[in-house]
Amino acid sequence: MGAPNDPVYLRVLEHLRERIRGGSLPPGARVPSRNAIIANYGVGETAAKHALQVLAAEGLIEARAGSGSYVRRVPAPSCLDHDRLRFPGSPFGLDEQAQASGPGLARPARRLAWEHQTEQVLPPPAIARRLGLEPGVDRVTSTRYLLTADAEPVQLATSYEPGRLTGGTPVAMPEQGPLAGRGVIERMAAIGIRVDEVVEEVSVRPSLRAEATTLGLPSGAPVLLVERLHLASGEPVEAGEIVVAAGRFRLRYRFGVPQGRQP
Amino acid sequence: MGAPNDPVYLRVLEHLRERIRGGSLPPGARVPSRNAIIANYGVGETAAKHALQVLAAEGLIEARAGSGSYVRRVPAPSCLDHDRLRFPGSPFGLDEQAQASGPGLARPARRLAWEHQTEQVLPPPAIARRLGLEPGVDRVTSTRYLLTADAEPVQLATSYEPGRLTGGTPVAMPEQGPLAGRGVIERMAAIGIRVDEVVEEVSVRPSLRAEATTLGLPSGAPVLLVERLHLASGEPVEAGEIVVAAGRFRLRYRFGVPQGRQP
DNA sequence: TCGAATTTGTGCGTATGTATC
DNA sequence: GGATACATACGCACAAATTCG
Repeated sequence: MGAPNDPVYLRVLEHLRERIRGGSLPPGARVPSRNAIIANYGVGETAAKHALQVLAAEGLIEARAGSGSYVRRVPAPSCLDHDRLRFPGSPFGLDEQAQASGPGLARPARRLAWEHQTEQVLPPPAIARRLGLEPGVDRVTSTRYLLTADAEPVQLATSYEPGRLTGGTPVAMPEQGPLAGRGVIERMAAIGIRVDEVVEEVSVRPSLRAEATTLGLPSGAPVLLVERLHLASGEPVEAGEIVVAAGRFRLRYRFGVPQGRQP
Repeated sequence: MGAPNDPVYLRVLEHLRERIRGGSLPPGARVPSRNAIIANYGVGETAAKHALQVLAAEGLIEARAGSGSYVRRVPAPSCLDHDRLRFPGSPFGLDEQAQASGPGLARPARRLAWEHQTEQVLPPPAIARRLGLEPGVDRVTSTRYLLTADAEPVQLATSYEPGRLTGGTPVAMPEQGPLAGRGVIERMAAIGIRVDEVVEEVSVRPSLRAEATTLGLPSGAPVLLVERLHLASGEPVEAGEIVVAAGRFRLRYRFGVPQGRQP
């Protein structure tokens, strides 16, 4: 490993990466400083700088000016749980699970809180297309949510429902009325719409400036994007976008297996 | 936007980002070169270099030495489809869907091929823990898969099954015998094990060197990692790891909603 | 076919500002 | 206040790949 022809900074980068993965540099540990790298590896300042920069961009270390660079604490002890077995109609199909998977790591449950804000708007073109609406004509009920755990921002979500479906009904405002906070499926059922299919697409992209600010991330850090669609008889009745910091969380999907299908 | 106190390179970076997002620099277009940026924005070489570097790290542009930097073509036209409605027992719960979502974009289906390789090994500690095995003692059947589409590497997967369960049975080798390629659930059913639950955890991390090489990615580019577990009556019977390039694919999950649960 | 110009990748040194300890 | 460390910034140099006359 480490061909002699490799760029100098790669030698440093990969050695540090291995030490982090292997545990020789445990989470929270201080990574060698720029000057230490220059001395220890016999490289120039540029190479040392570049190696640390890349590690930071990858989310493996966190640099604090004046102090040093530190190995990021475990990438994802937190799990956003999508459990269709237990919560077929949960608000966003994503619930935080406080328990850690490792033994003896059970942390106290965190205090969760939702902020939300609903308005009637013309949907962005991408949403209009997903909902099968005419762009620039049909209006939607848009609700923006911010989930915080212990006052720390965790999850950003936006839900869009065609005004044509819920307008004038008791469930027009997702977070008001008798079914506030009960989730799309229950609310739709209350007005006679049977949601029978949910599709979620998971992708990764660099965070937008606004998202990074709201979630307390460095601008451009990767986020997990879940684009969700609720369908009733093939007709889209709700579209949602969920954004979480990719480095801090993982998504857990859980399925039951229908029995009696294999002959 | 663009506070006068902002770092110089951020001005360049954000201007280019906006032009890319806004379409003024469409996919495939050439991004201004280092020298062009120096001239147009009146900044130094370092700032120009840094801005391009960050855009490349975010996956928005692709730099070709000697030629220039170009806006990356659409981030994720390809969809790895996990469709529990239609394929409850598909080999990896992930099937490629050739059709694009946009209208008129139906591309010809791609030729898919699996390579695989099975061996008996002591599992890595993380896998042993997930399977509830004693580390360093119990052996597993490990099968490595590489999925290619039109000879282009797409998906890397590793499956682990406790030797204790399948050893000596007709389905000990996943890709041999009567049920080759039929998936975990069917194969387990053949030896009397009823898989009744599947858990998948989705996370993002920088690619390891080996993965990057196999998948044809720049080292450290983000990958989507799916850690899967098949369970029978709460007992883990198979663990799998699936790795795909985060920038090139998205995962699609599809669920049916059980009816008659809302009173 | 060759060579010149361009562009990125990598590398060096140096300097200033600012946060932390 | 002083030492340390990172962030940003300038400039210069060379190698390798690409493009094009």
